[in-house]
Amino acid sequence: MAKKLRSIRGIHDGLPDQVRGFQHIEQVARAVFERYAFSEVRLPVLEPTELFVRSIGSATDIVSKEMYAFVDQGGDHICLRPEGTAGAVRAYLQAGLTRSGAQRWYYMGPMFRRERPQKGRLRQFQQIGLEWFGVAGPVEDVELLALATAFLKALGLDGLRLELNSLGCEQCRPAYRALLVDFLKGIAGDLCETCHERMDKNPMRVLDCKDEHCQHALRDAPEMIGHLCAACANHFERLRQGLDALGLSYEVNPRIVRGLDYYNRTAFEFVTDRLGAQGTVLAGGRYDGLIEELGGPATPAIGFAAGVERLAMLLESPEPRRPDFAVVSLGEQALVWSLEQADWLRAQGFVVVHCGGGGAKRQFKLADREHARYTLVIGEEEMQRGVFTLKDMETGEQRTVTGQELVASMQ
RNA sequence: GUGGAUGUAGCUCAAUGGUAGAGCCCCGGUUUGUGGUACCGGUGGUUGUGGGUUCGAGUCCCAUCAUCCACCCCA
Repeated sequence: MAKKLRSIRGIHDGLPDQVRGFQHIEQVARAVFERYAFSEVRLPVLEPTELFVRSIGSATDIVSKEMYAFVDQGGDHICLRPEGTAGAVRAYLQAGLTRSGAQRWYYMGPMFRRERPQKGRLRQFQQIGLEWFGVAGPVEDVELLALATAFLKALGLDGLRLELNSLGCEQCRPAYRALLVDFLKGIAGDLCETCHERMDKNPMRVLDCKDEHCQHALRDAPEMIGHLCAACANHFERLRQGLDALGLSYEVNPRIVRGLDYYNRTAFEFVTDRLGAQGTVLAGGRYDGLIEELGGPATPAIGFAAGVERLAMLLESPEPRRPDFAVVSLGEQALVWSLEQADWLRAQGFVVVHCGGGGAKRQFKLADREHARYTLVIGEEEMQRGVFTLKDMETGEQRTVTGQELVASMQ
């Protein structure tokens, strides 16, 4: 390369070793989600900018400074999606499904946020998301958490902590918020600079501050949990009963706050302490107001998103599949026939690499490097007799076989 | 957006301000029908980039870009 061409900052290439891990996660997700009768949807990566302004909230960091938004050649304001829920709701409304009963959707694909990269945080990252439209819970909340748990368990992830909270609703949150702001004003002198900013933008975030002084000052802060309206309190209580009944362990964390404006009531995070500062691996909650907010009828809904790269960091990437056979072709005369034999074996379902002809030593080296289980030597002698020389690469044993014998012995 | 650490061969890393090196990998040979071991040889670098200081800069200074980590925020 004359000049260094690099991918954009925070946007990484998925190379084979890593992608095998992604594929495994996706495969497990599909299997588990389908068992709960969810269906995959494929949604646009490009959406109108306004969609996110109206759903996530214009004051959030995501919308105010992290979106890849631009005006296209036709003058339209479009952006790369920073998350999946808003687009899913848009699609649900656009397809006219509001009177078709509950919809169970999942999707996987890239999201884009222009943040400063760090461990577990990229500018283009992949999410596996799931949305359940038209269900008010709390039964469905329980089922969704059971599904999420089943997914993570199927991946072999243990040691994840489920943290649960209720964010209240339109009825009870405003009063609580006012109460909290009053409290915060009283202790403002003890709060850090960023907390002062949070007091205006999103006061509930103050509760989540990592600063020790702030946490000390906040020890008597009012919590949403203690100020839920009767309906929200009942919802939360029945959710907890359901989780207990299914034996799903969790801890109530009154400080977890979902970052996006549209969440209400149930909020949850599956977190690990193995990923540094970005320990949230799967998170979501209820967003009963969003569909109406985007122009549809009042429709309750709940969903979550999981970070694929974060999950992958917690798992071993699977080993590549070893070729069953490496074909070593000796002599110009046998080359074409050896290629035909390689294809014939592939048609039988075997993984076959052809070593390209040329020197025997070179080809055996390739076969070794590919970690092929067997090498098939195909030279002029074999071609005339219609057989292969089969070499076991571990024992070094060699014998002559016909194609039929070979296929039979591999069953 | 803020702060810290780090940028030398494809990879992992050396080089008191004085000729840019090693190991691994890759290619070839010792063996023109036999790999993993061994030996021999070879390819490969404007030291991230651009300035500055100096007789002389991989080394010191400034800027910039990128990576990593943390803040912020979030999956």
